[in-house]
Amino acid sequence: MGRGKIEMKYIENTTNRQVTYSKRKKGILKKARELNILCDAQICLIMFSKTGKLTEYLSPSTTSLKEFFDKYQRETYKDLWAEQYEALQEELKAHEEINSKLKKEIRQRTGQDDLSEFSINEMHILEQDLEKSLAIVRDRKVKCLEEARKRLLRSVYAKKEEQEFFSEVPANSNEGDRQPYCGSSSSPTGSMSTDGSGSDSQSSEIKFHQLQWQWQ
Amino acid sequence: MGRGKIEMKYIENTTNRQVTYSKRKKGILKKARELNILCDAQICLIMFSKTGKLTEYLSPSTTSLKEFFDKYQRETYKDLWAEQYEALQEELKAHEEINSKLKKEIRQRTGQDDLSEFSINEMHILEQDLEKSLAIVRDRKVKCLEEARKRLLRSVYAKKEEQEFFSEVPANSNEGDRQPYCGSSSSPTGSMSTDGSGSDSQSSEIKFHQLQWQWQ
DNA sequence: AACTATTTATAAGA
DNA sequence: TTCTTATAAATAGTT
Repeated sequence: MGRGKIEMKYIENTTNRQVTYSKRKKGILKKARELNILCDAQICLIMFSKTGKLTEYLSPSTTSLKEFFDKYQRETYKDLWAEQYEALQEELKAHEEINSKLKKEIRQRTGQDDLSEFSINEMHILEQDLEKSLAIVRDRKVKCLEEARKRLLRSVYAKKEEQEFFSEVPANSNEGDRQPYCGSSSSPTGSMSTDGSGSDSQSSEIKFHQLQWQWQ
Repeated sequence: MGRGKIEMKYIENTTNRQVTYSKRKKGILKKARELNILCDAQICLIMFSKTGKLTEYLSPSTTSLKEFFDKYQRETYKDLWAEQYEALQEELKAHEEINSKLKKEIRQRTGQDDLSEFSINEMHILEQDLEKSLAIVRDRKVKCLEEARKRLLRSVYAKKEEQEFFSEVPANSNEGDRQPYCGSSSSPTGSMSTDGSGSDSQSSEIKFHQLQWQWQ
């Protein structure tokens, strides 16, 4: 549009280029304004001349640049976030599934769950598993008691030796066998309760309840 | 520019407005591209139609502006999404914790885990728990076997009655007691294996391994 | 910056 | 939506 058609390539002549930039910048700004008025479109137009001069247009309804950016962001980054979010949700779902399977497993092992969906064979196997577990625990308990006894004996001997020097500390000060731990590790973890109170069946009931809240 | 001059005001007619938006949008994009080529100007043009559809043009060399946008976006939207995201992550973490506790619980119950961190009292309680569970499973197994026997007897009687009419079907056609289910439900679910093969201790070992993959 | 011949954009119609 | 075309608008080159 002009006296002659121009080739669509960079204008080498500086003066010519600057004039063209000035004219066309004015033109595109007008176009932007018109598009906003005619169609109620929201427009953000930012231009930097080759020399770095900034010219911008923001459609009036676009209260602030921030608001405009927000809108832009929402459109562009929605998908990006949604993807991450969904991935996380799927992971969570998978965890929940494993969780419920584990809970069921425990319920079945502790006899809290209905076993009606088990075949006789499966029940037989479960019974054998429990027997095996029981044997392990019993064995371990016996060994633990023996160890505790040994430790107690060592302690008594040690006290006796001490008595030979100080004859003040009573020999049974470390008696009573209360809460002897079998290993060297710190405190019991896991869902097994840690209070270590009485060992009668009443206490066992309490343990059961303490365990239950965790998988309900 | 067109068949007639149009008044510079909002186009009420929707179709008309959409057509105009489409045409002028194309026009302004062309102008932006041309301005970039002719004068090496850096241009950012973002448009939202009235219906919210986004169209944008960023001149090729406009890397920094895009970076600016991206940075701005990240900053602004981080907060908005972070809340939801973090909540989800916490939930996930909680699940993972419960999960590992449950796994430990099962390992301890099945004797796979080291019990050295247990006190004698706690081992005693675990032993009692296991005894209790074993009693439940045994009781249930006995009941199940009885029921199966009853069903078998009923079946035999039914066959005998049939024989009186047809005397063809052998009375022991439903014998063998293979895989009788105790309840009316479909197939066993949960992590307990469902193949129901042999009930010797060898098979029990296989079950154990099948169970293990689930919590490792 | 103003002018103006031309090109370009586009409004209305098909 | 797209094409057509008459016409308005933009602008290249000139003054």
